[in-house]
Amino acid sequence: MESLVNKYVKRTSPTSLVIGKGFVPNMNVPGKVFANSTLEKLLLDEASEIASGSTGSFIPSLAQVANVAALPGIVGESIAMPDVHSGYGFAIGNVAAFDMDNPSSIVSPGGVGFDINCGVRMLRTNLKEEDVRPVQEQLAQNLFDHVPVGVGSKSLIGARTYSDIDQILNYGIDWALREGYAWPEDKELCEEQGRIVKADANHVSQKAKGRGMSQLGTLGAGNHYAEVQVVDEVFDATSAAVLGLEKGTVCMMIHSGSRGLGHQIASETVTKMESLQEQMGIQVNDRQLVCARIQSKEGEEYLSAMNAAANFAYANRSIMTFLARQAFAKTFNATPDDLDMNLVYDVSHNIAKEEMHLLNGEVRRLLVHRKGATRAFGPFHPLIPTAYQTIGQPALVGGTMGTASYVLLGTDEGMKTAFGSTCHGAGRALSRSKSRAMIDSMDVAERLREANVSARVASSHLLAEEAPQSYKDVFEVVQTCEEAKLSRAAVRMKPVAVAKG
DNA sequence: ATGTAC
Repeated sequence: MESLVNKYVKRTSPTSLVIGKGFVPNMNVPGKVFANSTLEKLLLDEASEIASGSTGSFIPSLAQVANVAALPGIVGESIAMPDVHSGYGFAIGNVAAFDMDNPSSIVSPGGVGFDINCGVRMLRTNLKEEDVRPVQEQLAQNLFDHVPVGVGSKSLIGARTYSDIDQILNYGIDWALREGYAWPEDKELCEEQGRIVKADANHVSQKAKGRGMSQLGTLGAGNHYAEVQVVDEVFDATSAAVLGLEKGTVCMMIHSGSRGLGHQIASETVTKMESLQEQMGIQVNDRQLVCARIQSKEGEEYLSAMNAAANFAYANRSIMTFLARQAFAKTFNATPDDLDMNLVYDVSHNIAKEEMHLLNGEVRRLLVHRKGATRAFGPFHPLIPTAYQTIGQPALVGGTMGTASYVLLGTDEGMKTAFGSTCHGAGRALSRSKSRAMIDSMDVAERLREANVSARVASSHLLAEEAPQSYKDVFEVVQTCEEAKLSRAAVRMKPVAVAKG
């Protein structure tokens, strides 16, 4: 691996590396990794660790990005964001676009992720830091009490029947609006307006629907969280004003996705596509890159089930927004309306989308897989909300427990170099098992106290798994995106109170 | 990420 890296992986700018054809067999396009020298070192360490043979079937992210470049119908480059790390098939942080008018192009569930439409929603308030400090412990507790968290947590609210689930799968946020869980103005501030039209509940199994029924309006576990934050640095005052944010503004982020429902769809699709892979005649470098042609029955069915799961995730984040608004109302003895708890935005960072892009001077219809990557279209793109036309699409980037989060904004340059994409978070640096072995949960809890963060966590081993030391430095990631002009930073937030699985 | 395994 090391000699291959020396031969094929070259630095092309202070923020990018190219992975030349030949690094793995059958590459149709080169790979590109956005990384500064600090992040590059992490990637090379990961690659050399594999060479030492201690990690079983684990494939380092550089090789995963290259294997994706060998998939049929890929255009441009297989692109990795600065927070890239190894995932199932595709790396987490991989962006890959396939020409939808090329009959051999594929869609792969591993390019979307098991948590379909995992994403981040951000709300703001009219509260200031001094309002929240005296009550931050109560607020953390109220959030923890109102929003079901943890593995196997059950829904408090929402669907009662399979018919409800079908409507959620087909209508997304529009179901939540009709049922009174969302505010009308929330809709415009979600990517896709909170509802993907090409969704079909008929392509979602009863088993997946059953899992969704008991999990609607639940946060989940792992790196999912509901976090109260305070804006602590404004990089661009004009854009911040457009977003309704200023230094000291109290806001909150909800990071969650489609729960067991999306996971069930992904697992079933992987199994089905694996059994058909040979007869479909598609060669892949890694079993986990199992896929189907976009234009095949299997491809179309997966995309309509994936879109249905995306709609479930929009409804899920909407219900948790309802619950979080209630938690604030209780804490501050005011209505959510009094507190101006409006959406800033809602983004997806695990999805494949049909989009039009300019490629070599031609407009092309592409299926853009973004797995652990956020769409960040430049200013005046028609799919950006009216209010944000002048500033570009907001990309919401969550840090790790006790560290900063950011609102980034899409750029024209990112449209050209990354299909309008930027990073999604810090990106893991240590596996969960390594984190548990190396990091003491009590130590993490102590550090959170020192940082004046009130935390409520459903399971204690999560503290080690989700410790900042388990992740890359989000600052390096955001800085690299900025220097590479994939996005620019509008504001930074620090955490005040967090509820996690 | 995940009723963390068929």
